[in-house]
Amino acid sequence: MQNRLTIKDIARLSGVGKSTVSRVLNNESGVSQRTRERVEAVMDQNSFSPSRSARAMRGQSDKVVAIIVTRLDSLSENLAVQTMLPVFYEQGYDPIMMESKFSGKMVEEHLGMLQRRNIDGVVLFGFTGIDEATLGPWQSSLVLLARDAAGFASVCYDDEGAIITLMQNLYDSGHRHISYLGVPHSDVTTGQRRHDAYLAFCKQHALPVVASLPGLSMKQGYEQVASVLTPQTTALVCATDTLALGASKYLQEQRIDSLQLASVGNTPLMKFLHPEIITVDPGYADSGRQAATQLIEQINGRSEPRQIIIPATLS
Amino acid sequence: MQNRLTIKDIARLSGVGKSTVSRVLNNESGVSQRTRERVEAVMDQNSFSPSRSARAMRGQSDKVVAIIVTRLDSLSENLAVQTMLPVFYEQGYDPIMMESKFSGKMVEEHLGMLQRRNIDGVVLFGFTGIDEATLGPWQSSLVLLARDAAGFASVCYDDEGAIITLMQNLYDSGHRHISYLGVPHSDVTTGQRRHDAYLAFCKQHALPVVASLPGLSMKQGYEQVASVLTPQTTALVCATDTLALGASKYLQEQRIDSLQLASVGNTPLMKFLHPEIITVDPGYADSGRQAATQLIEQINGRSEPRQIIIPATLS
DNA sequence: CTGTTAGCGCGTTCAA
DNA sequence: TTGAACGCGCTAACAG
Repeated sequence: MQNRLTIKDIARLSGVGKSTVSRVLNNESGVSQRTRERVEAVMDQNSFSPSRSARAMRGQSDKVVAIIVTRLDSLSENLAVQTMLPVFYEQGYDPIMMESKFSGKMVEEHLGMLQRRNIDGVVLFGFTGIDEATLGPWQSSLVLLARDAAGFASVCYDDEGAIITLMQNLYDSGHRHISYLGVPHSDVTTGQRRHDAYLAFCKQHALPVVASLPGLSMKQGYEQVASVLTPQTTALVCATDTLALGASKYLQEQRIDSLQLASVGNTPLMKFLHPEIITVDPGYADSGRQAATQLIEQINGRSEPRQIIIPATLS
Repeated sequence: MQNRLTIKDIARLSGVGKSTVSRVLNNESGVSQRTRERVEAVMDQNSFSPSRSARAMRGQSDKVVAIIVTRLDSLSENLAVQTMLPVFYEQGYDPIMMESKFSGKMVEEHLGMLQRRNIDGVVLFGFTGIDEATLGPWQSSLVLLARDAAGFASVCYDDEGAIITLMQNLYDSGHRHISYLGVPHSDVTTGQRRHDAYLAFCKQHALPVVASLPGLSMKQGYEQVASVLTPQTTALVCATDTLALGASKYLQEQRIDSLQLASVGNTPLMKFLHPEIITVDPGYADSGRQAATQLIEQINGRSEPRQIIIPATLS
């Protein structure tokens, strides 16, 4: 790169001292209006921008954050990431991306890198198997997504509300035999909470319970859907849209089209392939925005870690 | 963060001068074996790692690269990104992600940010509408993916080879009426080159040409597939798996199952939903690895910009 | 082979 | 309200 100019140059060009330029740069008080304007003029006249590394070295922040997704090709996480990127850019933060692949060990490694790198903050997409102890040092500069943990900021989906919304909707349409395809309880949010909500609804309305919790892959939905179908079944609720995709494939192959499907998750792919499926949007887009905003506020010391719950909406 | 130690501390602790520590750090010659070992011992005894910002300021590189994808939720680009991340990590580079959304203007903005940020290099997923002029300053530190441009390093897919492979495969299975669903020529690679390959094959083997070039969305595949079906048609080649997904949905709805589908693209989603479709893998995974490797070599001055073509393989 | 010295671009005193 | 001087952690040029 060509030798860019420094605050020294700006100072010389506008006939002031370095520190005055520094003050203008950081919007500090104690500079006369006239001087400030003059310096600012020179600055954008030469489209000056201060060296990030130099500021970083002076203890200021580097303005870099990390986003650790479980998988780059997760449809839902993509939606969240898409909304947080603009927030970060706008505030001058560079987001670096990492993939955990649901491995606690990878998360540890990545966090290690980030710590050495002296990064400002992290958005971590949670999953079962994260050791909360390893997150310790990040308590004040980490936002957990889709999972919560004591003492950490988090943005969660309303698992219970999402399932209840679906169930109520089906119930109101006259369905009385609603099966459930979900995720094992080892996954607290997507697994246990959603399943519990299903069970609670069934109990409250005296509906028969027919459920299976195979996992969260399409393949598992495909293979296990048969096990929750009884002759009376008229509707099926899936804990995730991925499971629903797997289930539909099976139903399509078996030419079963009398079943009303419903699922949590509102990805474009799903909407296109199966518009007939009733879905609730857990608020992926919102969650990204909120997580980014919360993280920035924490970094700036304008907010304590807090837990945010995104409301689910029928879509 | 807590106050970490500096080379000065390491120097003191191991009883040498700062510059000796610096030399050891950078694997420079001119340090006796004994001294080197002693310093290294002290270093990892205190798990020392040098301040990146300080090195960056000293003209060294910051070790940050950017990956500009068209869309975060592109299935194919995801595959490529997944393989390049590990390469970057391994070499100590932090990859920051950006999304262009197929907008030349966004690319410009992003590159502007990156230039101010004094970044080391960029992997740019190409698309129609990128103004090559704006890429000028990056000539030596940019790798273009899925597109080529004179003077720039690029990693491209073998568009022609991919289509020919599919066509030949279908031809060998006895198909003589093969339709084509593709992308307009405004897109040079996915659009023109693949279509041209189809036309060439048809001409060479005296096959009838039935083609339409609606675009690259699923919806367009869904809506346009009917227009390329004749009573004689026994096979359909799609330029991308996204188009193929759209087409299959239509065919499924119409209960047409006598048609052999084939497409370029080998994403897991496709493999699961439609294993019956013949696909060629354009080498997404390879392309990511190669792009990352090439970029790093360029940054280190160990390679000139060069054009790499990834071979397509039947999968 | 090794230590000393001098900056890099910026923020932060401290006088003026 | 301003500027001069100093130091951050590191590399580079120069002595020894």
